[in-house]
Amino acid sequence: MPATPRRVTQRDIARLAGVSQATVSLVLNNRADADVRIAPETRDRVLRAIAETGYAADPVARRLASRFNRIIGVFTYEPAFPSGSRDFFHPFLLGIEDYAERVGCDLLLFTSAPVVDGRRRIFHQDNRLRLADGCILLGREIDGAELSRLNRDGFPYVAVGRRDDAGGPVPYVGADYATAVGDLVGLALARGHRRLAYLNMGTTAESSEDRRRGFVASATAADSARHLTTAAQDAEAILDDLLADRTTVAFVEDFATAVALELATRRRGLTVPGDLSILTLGDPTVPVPTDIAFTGFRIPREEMGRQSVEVLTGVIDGSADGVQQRLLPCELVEGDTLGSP
Amino acid sequence: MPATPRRVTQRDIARLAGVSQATVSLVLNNRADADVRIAPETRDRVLRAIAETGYAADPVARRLASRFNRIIGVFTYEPAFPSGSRDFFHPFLLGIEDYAERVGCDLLLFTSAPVVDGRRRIFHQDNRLRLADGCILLGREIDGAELSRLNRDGFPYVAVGRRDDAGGPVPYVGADYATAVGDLVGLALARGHRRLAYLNMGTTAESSEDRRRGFVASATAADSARHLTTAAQDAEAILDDLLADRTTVAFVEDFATAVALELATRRRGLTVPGDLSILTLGDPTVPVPTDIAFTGFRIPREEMGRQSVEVLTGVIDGSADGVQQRLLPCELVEGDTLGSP
DNA sequence: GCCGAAGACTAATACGTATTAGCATTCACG
DNA sequence: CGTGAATGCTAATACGTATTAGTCTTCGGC
Repeated sequence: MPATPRRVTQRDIARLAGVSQATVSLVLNNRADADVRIAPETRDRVLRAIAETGYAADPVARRLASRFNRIIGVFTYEPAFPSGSRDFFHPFLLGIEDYAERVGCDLLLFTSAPVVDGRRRIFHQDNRLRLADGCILLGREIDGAELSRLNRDGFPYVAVGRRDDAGGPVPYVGADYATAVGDLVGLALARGHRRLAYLNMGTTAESSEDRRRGFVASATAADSARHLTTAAQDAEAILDDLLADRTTVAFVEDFATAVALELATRRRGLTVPGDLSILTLGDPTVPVPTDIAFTGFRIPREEMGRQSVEVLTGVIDGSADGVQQRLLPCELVEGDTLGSP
Repeated sequence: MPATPRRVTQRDIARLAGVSQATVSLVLNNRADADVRIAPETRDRVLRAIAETGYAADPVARRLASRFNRIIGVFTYEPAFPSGSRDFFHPFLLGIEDYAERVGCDLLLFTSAPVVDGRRRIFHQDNRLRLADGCILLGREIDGAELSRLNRDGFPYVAVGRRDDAGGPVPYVGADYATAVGDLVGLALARGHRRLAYLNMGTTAESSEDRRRGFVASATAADSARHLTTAAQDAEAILDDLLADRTTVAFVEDFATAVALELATRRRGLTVPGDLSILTLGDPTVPVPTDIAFTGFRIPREEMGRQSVEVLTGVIDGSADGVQQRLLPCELVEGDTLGSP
């Protein structure tokens, strides 16, 4: 058995059909410009030879010669198929795959990117980004320096989730957290709540920032709108604090914290939303077992995935004009955890 | 702003360092063979130029020139991130990603493959398989004709799950269903069961075949070992049949059927495993809500994914000798659904 | 019968890298 | 000081495709 039977090339087809390699290429690409014509019988001969041999163009050579690959890179700062946050990331990938399939692109997962300091790096020794025509960045926190580098290099990319400027505006498809949180605040005010508390996770990611901004912008009307940082605090302590301040509704950034808080409230013989309303600000990022139907909103993750591919293809083929930044609306979810004070 | 600032190439580096393009390539590849030497100072000059410009080799050109890409293709007959069977496929992908990362390979998902007759096709118009060095095939049913074609083309591939020959032996990493089912039969016999029934789904996939084979091989000792095809039958009818035959233990191929059967049994006022033992033969392929801890076995999916990459890389670089076929043992799960008759 | 214009192709080259044969130059040694 | 070997590098070419400039036929029209 020969090690590698050498693949069929255009040259082989050309020889079989008695034409030049260039002709084969022209036939394959269906070129019919004014200055390029192929006689129907010649075309047929070539096509027949192709069918006989089962020839398939080498996508690599094609990419080198022309400009594009029809490969979309997907860079995930965490593993793409994580066990922990898989339920959170999954919808993005689903949307990405869906749209990629629709536009006939393959997806390249940069699993080769090495992990340094607990995080994958886009740029490293043997950078392979250019294998793809462009790249989708997926991840809770994205390194600003790497974004800058992408901008400088002029490499087409799109971030999933809003990002601050990094050596220039960053193309993104994000969720409009500010508006969503603002709407929730409006809802709470309409129900008569006046003492609101915002429980943040203490991270500086843009997604957190946007939520906080939305809260602040809409909550100024309330008698009391407070910020608490909950990271590393236990639910009991948080609850004490809320009750002491006569808070009637808590906006909880971290889903797991919301679950813990609800549990703590019940354990103390109080009810949700009777004694305290609890609102969540997006889907859980790590699996948290709960039967509670929280009032809050849903991040349009699948649609974000889809549109990120759409935006990226636009950037790649240059059909997109200007900086591409989209914020998609979140869907409000009426659960059982918002009552009246 | 220039549309595309033209990427930095080895030629640019060469000019900067005052050497030839070939030298740059040699430095980059750290070549230090007997007949290739670069003076340390030259090497330094080149490396400095590379650092200055932020040069990164174009993987496409590299692939064209040399042999390999460090790209592993993943062909899923269903969408890679399915909503329905995601929980079933996920572990395979997890293992694949894990091992790919370890060996520094990227993963290419062939989302561009068009769906014909409700199933994706590997071979089609604009075949892009060759972008990858080799390919992992994932899917419940894989088209034999396409496997034959892969064999004929000599394209490196591995199937996840055992496959019958297709124009030659098929490299695979599968689960040893026959042994696992055989062990379950042994367990049932040891507990005193003598009237066993095997409920199959009516599919012809190899994975189903193997399970049946395992049952038949080990169940011949029993007084009564029957086969029933359950596809399109409701659980009530199946239960009637089992009870009429005084069956004491049912081996159920399809997880959902097992759940339905258990429910039907309880509804009739009988108990599992008191009146009927129910054994499952692998993890659910579609999400089925149930709290029952079935006795059965677990498919080593993550490990199958990992080893499929391992096998594939061996096939690609030629270090694997002979046909690569592996069957991994399944882990028996002692649940609550096997009793004594 | 000559000219211009289609028409149907091919030769040549580019894409960016890897590899190999081979060319200078220096060096060791008898 | 002449010879062979070692050293350090470059020229040339291959990889398979896409594109463009250009060549060689026809053929219509006058």
